[in-house]
Amino acid sequence: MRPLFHPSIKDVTVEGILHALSDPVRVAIYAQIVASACSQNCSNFLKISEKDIPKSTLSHHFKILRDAGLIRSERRGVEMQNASRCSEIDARFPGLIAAIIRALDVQSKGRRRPAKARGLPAPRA
Amino acid sequence: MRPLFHPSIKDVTVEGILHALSDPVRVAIYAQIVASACSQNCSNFLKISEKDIPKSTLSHHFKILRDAGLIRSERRGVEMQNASRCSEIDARFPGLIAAIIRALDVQSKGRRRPAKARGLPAPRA
DNA sequence: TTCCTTAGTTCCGAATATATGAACTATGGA
DNA sequence: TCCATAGTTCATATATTCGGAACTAAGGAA
Repeated sequence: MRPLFHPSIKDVTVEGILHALSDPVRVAIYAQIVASACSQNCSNFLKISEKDIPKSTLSHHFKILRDAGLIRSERRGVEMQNASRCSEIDARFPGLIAAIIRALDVQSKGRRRPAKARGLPAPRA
Repeated sequence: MRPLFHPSIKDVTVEGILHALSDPVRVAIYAQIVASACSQNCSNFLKISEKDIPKSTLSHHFKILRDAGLIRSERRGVEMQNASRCSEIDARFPGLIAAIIRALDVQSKGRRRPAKARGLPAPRA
């Protein structure tokens, strides 16, 4: 199995990031990875949407997030550990990820009860 | 010809915005509309990319920007005037559009000489 | 070792989305 | 009325995405 590709941060594009996050399932996965302190394996997300996501589709979503430079995946034993590349992205495009996560939060609050804090890291500054 | 559809601001989604702006041509069009004080007609953008964009494709891109809630288009005589819905979007998702435009600016500066001002109209406000 | 289980990836065909030439519509002007 | 201009719509070729089936890689048990 060929090793996983991770783009250099300088090759990361805004369009690529926006494309990766323009899918509801992927943006939900990404938001959860960003929000959690520790790495997440892929199978944690089989039930992130209404209906179960087939694992081939999930694998495809993770590949797109990886190729966009949003996450870093490495095998840890039999699982894959997925961590966000937030700080790298933020160094290159300051505030971009935070603004998107905040917008998602606004959107989900509009749909549900107005949970005040949901375990998200505070926006820098 | 059926009248153009513009979503209510409350129906605008983050995913829709990100999808609309995940295409290099569309995001370039949108950035230019945001940057300009006055409305822009569609044909201004026939040459926004390396090669000329067919007008049916351009029409399609404008439709996607419209459907995402990013722009408002209205016929003025024989042309279409396209204006950004920036302030509405910003009221709903504060800072989102600004962060994306800033990221694009960082990206384009990285690709070219670091000219401080590049003839773009100053951001409003 | 060999076999089993778990976690993901890859392959490939089906479903969906995008791009574009051609035809059409709407408006303004000669 | 006829023409030119600016966009839209239609039809279809191309490209992406989805998802089942087969495959790969690692760990554990015996």
